[in-house]
This record gives sequence, structure tokens and C-alpha cells, in this order.
Amino acid sequence: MVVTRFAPSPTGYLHIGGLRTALFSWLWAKHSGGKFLLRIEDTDLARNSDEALEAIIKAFDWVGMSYDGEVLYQSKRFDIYKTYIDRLLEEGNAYKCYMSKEELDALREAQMAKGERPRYDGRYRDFEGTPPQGVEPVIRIKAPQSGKIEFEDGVKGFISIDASEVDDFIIARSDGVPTYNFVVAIDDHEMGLTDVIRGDDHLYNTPKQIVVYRALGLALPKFYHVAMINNEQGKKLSKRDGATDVMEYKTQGFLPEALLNFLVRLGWSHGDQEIFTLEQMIELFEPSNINKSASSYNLDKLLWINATHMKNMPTDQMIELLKSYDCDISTHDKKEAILKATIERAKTMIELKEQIELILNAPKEYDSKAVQKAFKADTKEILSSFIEDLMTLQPSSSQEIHALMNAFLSARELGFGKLGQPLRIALLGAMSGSGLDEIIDIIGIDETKARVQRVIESI
RNA sequence: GGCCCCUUCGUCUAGCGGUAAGGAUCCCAGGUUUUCAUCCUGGUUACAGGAGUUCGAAUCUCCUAGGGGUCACCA
Repeated sequence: MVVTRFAPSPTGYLHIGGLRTALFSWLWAKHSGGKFLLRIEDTDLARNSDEALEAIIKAFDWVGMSYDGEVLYQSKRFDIYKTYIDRLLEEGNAYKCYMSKEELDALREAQMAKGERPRYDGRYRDFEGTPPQGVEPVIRIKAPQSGKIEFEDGVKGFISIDASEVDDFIIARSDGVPTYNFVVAIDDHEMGLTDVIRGDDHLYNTPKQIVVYRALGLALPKFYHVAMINNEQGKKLSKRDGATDVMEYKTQGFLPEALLNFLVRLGWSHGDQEIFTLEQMIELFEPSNINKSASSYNLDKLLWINATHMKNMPTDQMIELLKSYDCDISTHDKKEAILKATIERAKTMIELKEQIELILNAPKEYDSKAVQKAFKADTKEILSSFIEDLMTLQPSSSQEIHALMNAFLSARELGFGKLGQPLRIALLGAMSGSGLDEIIDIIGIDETKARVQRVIESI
């Protein structure tokens, strides 16, 4: 059974890069009927924050990615790590290093000055003398001193790194708290992970973790290193790139399934298919189709995907969702017509809300340029007569209104613009927008009359 | 700097030795529409460069260039 995980550290909000690797892991687990686990990497004393943790959980909730079982916190598992460290110590695969931080820094500086790569020199690797007083030791793992560390990456292919690139790195700090590369390997093993999907930036951690696996005689999971997502300029995503916090996408009016659809296509493909429902993503996702190269974030495409998902959403579901954007039309008896008249003009929930409000609320002001262009000497008379026709004939559907308009115009031998342009200004305040027949049908004849009268008075 | 990874239209990508290098987005043009939008049709634009291997390379190999990642008692 496939078991994957997402393992964020609670030091900030969830950004889209993290969300994408989480998505890949989640899809792969769901696709193969396996499990997707969530683990919080909070071994760093100072940098954790509860708000960040909450934000991450909230983001998962919003996009609808559910994890199996309980959330695992590394900070609550120190006793487990301790067992493994003791075993390593006992078996001689790890050792205590009494070098102080100052000594280490000095060593590093000396190496750099000589143009060498900073690297622990292994001075306590086989130390058997009396340890210096007053130094709490760190624990280092014995990494291989020659040969290659190799593995088959599910995305990048065969990776081979010289053992000299990995030194005897610290697995427990002097205060006893274990470090990242060690606990990751332990937990990935303990949690029964079969597939580790993570960002490209972890590629160099993998050989270190392999050292841990080997020292403990554990079987390796399959690794997949997914390339980064860059900003629109092709540079690394940063806070300046606007909405990198996943929850920002909600406030900006994106659908979670659209965001996921956008992200899944960043680095993964299924032939020429662009639009995926959640179910399709799960059905079709295979890590073998993950792309090797980095990709750039593209807002235009996200917008297009979002608009497409919005159009595909069932109306009652959309009406329900609108409520969370402070736009409740659920009790309006023309709610379906409202949606039909606006959904095509909106790429986000925010734009949809604006379009709806534009129709439902009488215009507060009129575009002066449009007024100048559309209002002629006979406009008032035409509008008034049209209102009269509306009042007497009482059309009750947009089709009937449409027919009435045409009849009105042909009877007077007028082009559509003579009535349509000023009428649109009266109803919306501007020259463009939803269909007039639809608007009149939605707001009703009385409101139409009121808006027309208001424009006549104000001109 | 050492090491590792990456490189097809502006962007996301298909391609896995033989294609007029395909799709999507963006942009432009035309059509549908009472306007706008949607929708439909069409169009411009790409194999980073150079050597090889091969009858034949976007696909395989090497070199160069560019980009990225990483070198902590952070994760």
C-alpha cells in the first residue's frame, strides 16, 4: 500500500509550492487507495508558532485535502528518537562530539580561508580519551568516508553523490534535541512511508537521510523531488509576489478545486487535458508524469481555470458558496436568472459578486461619457414610451421582454441603440453588462421604471 | 566557489529515434450576441548553442552557456 505524507514546519503560512507537493502526495495516495499522513516538523524550539500551525490546518480544510489518522507532532516524539540515538551510539554508528560551537566556527572559517568546503573534520569520530570538561556534546552519525551515495529518484532519475559530500552531521544537539535530517528518516520509517514526495530543495537532504537509514539497517522509501514553482518573472517565489498564502486565494475569490487544478498542471500533465475535477485528478495522477523542470506561476491561466470551474459548478451549489462572500441571493425568486446573467462575466467569486450587485442595486452614478454619447433629444420620450409599454403589457419572462423590445423598435422604425444604450445606462449606469431583457426580468418592471425615471430626472 | 539538478512558443505543457513539433493560456483577426462577456473559427510565436552517434535526432552522448538548489547544534 502506498503511504505518503506532507510534513510542514509551522514557521509560516502554507504557500502554493507547499500546497502543490502536498497535493501530489495526496493524489498519489488516493489514486492507489493508500494513506496520506500529516506530520508537523516542530523540532525547532524558537521558530514554531501556533498561528502558523492553525493556518496550515485551515488551508488543508479549505482545499478539501483530508489526511488519514491523527496529525503527528515531532515535538511529542523525542523519546522515540532517543531510542534510535541510543541504539546508534551502542552499535558504534554514532558518537559524541565535544567540539564547542566556537571551535566549529573557527574550523569553518579556517577551511573557507583556504578555499575549502566547510566540513566537520571527524576529530571525535574515533575518540577514546577523556572528554573535555564543561562541554555538552552533540551526537554525530558516522557517514561513509568513501564511495557513492546513490538512489533512484522518481522524478529526476538516478542520483549519485560522492560520499565525501556528506560529513558526520549532527543528529542530536548539545541539549539533546534531535535534528531535522535524523528525525525525518526515523519518522518516515516509523510511519511506514513508501513514497516521499517533496520539493527539489530537499534533494541534498536525501543522501543524509540515506546515511541514517543505512546506519539503522532500514529499507528506503521511494523518493520524488519535485521542481520549484517560480514567480511570473521566473524567479523564486517570495512574499512580494502577492498572494502566496493559500488562504489569500480564498479571499480573492478562487475556488479550491480550481487552485488545485492549476497547481496540478504545474509540473504534471495528462496529455493535453487542462481541466480536471478532483475525482479526475485522483483517477489520473501518476508520479511518473511529473515534469523535471521548474515552472512559473501564471495568473492568467489560474483565472481562466477558475472561470471554467465556476461555470461548471451547479447553480444551487454556487448560490450557497456566494453566501460566504457576503452575497446571499438564496431567497431571491430570480436567483437562477441572476446567476445565468452574471456567471459569464466573472473570473472570480469577487467579480461574480460585483456583477450581481451591479444588477441588484440601482446605479449610484452614470458614466458621463456614455450618457453624452447615448442620450439624444428624443431619448426621454423613447424611454418613457417603452416604460408605458412595459407597464401595460406586463411581460413575465426575459423572452417576452426581448420580444417586446423588438416590437417596440420595429413599430417606430428605430435601431436598437436608440433604446438599448440609454436603457442600459439607466439600469446599470454604464454601457456594458448583462443582457437588458435579463436585467429587467430580474429586477422587475417597477424597479425598471424607477431606474428609468431617475436617469431622466438627473439628465 | 564545490557538488547536484534543470533548459520545447511570453507562460503551462505534449513529445519518450522518423510528426508539417500538438494542446492550453496570453495576444491579434473574424463570426455569433442589443453592449460587454461567454462561445465558435482562424492566426503569430518554441526544440539555449556547439560537436558527435545514427540512414535519420527535440528525443541518445559529450562540451559550452544560462537558470536553480545546496553546502547550520534551521526545517
